[in-house]
Amino acid sequence: MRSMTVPASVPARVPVRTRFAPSPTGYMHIGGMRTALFVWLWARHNHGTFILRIDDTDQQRNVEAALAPIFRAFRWLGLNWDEGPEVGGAFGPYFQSQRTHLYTAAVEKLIVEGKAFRDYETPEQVAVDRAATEASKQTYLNVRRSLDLSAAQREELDAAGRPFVVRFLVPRDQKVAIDDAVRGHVEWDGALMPDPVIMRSNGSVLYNFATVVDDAHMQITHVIRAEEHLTNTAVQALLHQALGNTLPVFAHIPFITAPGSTKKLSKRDVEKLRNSPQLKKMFDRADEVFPQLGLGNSTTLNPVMVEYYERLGYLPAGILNGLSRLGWSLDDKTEILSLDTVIENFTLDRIVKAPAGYDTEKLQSYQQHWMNQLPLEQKVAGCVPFLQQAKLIPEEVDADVKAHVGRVIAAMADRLKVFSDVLDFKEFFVSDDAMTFDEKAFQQRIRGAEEAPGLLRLLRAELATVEPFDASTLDAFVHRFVETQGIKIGQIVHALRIATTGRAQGIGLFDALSILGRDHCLTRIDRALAACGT
RNA sequence: GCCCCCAUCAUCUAGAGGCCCAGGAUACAGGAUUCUCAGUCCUGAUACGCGGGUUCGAAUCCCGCUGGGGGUACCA
Repeated sequence: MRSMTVPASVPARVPVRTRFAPSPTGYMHIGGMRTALFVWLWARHNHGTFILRIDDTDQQRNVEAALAPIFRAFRWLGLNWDEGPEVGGAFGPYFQSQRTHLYTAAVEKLIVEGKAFRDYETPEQVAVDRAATEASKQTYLNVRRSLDLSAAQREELDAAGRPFVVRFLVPRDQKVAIDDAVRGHVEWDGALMPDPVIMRSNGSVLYNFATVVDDAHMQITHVIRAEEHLTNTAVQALLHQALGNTLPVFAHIPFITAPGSTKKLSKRDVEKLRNSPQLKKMFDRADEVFPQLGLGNSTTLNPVMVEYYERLGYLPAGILNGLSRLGWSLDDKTEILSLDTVIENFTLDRIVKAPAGYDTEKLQSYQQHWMNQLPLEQKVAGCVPFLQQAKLIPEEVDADVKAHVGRVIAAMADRLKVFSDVLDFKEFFVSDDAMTFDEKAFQQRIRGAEEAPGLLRLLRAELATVEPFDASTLDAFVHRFVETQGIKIGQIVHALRIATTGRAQGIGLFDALSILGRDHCLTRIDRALAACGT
């Protein structure tokens, strides 16, 4: 065997060019987003170029609609692309469906040079060959019968309209090796590789081939993609060699697995894992929030989709922090990372080799951190659209409404983890009549608690005259009340909270009272007392 | 079947021969604080898959095993 090896990956050339090539599936996968982020990061770290290329060789009808969520996700997270759809660039078009002339030319070139051949084998024959090798525990290699055809025979077949595919002729006496930036040296034996089909009988080209042509044409320096493509790389490296291209640097990053699983996170998996402890929370939240926003439920938007997070009011900073830490780390301590910090420190050699489990709990904690960093005005700005969408505040937000929202959010403090959490505090946005009492809590602490209604009535009378009606005054007032009555604070505080807000837990009680204002508090207490039948 | 990849706490990870009877974070448990919840602050439990080497010394290097995963398409 000749031990000719494809030249090892070239050292990084100065102008780094990376690409992400999604297919228009109608949603942006969170795992794909993580891959895209790494690709983007490497370009930004090197002050290079990040290219978005649309892999639409499937020829779907509605590419545009299927693409919208993908662009939306990139824009939401702030991952801009330097070349690609809508922004153009010198190496376009950026839709593979519009690049067929490049592919056919490359196929022609390979055929002419004897590096690819028309294969007239019928699918049935191929299946028979395959079954035979499998039975003998051998690696399947296609039988190159079409190579023995004479020119005359070939003409005859063509005249008869016999369909053919084009196969790349794998040099079976050669080994292929790459020096993967995250995996190191990986090697395959050409003798064990079947000749891959590069062009279908209908004339369209296959992914593996289109990628090679495009990566070369677009002068991609670093092919960063998920691990599942590692095996493809053998063929692609050979193809690059045959086409006379410089081999890009490959970096195969681990894929992310479904929470509590060792398998690749896929849309279908998630449906199956709907009841896993971690994901159940995510699904339940979707079912709780999305209907209020008129966005369907967890069937329409689930946690594998980037849009799920956007629509729930996660922060790009939180998602980006979480995604960055999935298979990459800065050092042994730093967990909280801004995008700028990641850009500055992102290197391929710090990418972990093992698959990373998608940890939504940890994502949550990053999100929490970044939400807490936000100044009040930004929290308000983030929450307002959710309140509007849920029709809890008017379309026109005047200064009063804004101030009211501000007070609620300030009082919520770190109870606000994602913007849509504000919807859990409806009691501050609905009319006194529309507010609902939590039945269980009401029963336990008001109707069923002997002293409660009486105490509430007493307190209500005094509440009518407390001045000023602000949190600290109310705080002092209630404590005084407790003392005078000779009761424990717990005997009145719970009843008061439930009477005025309808719920057993929430923001600080005195904040709640002062935000609601005296009139609403009194009306609500009256409602509660009436509901006791006293 | 064949080819390839991977292997540290429940999870994300640090660790590139002595700094490690393994560090951080999340989650979990207990305690403190408070009107509830959330948070915060302490405290705690939990990991180098197994077996051989190499070495004065191995989580770190080598081999084997086991386990997990990916690819094996006229899918991407």
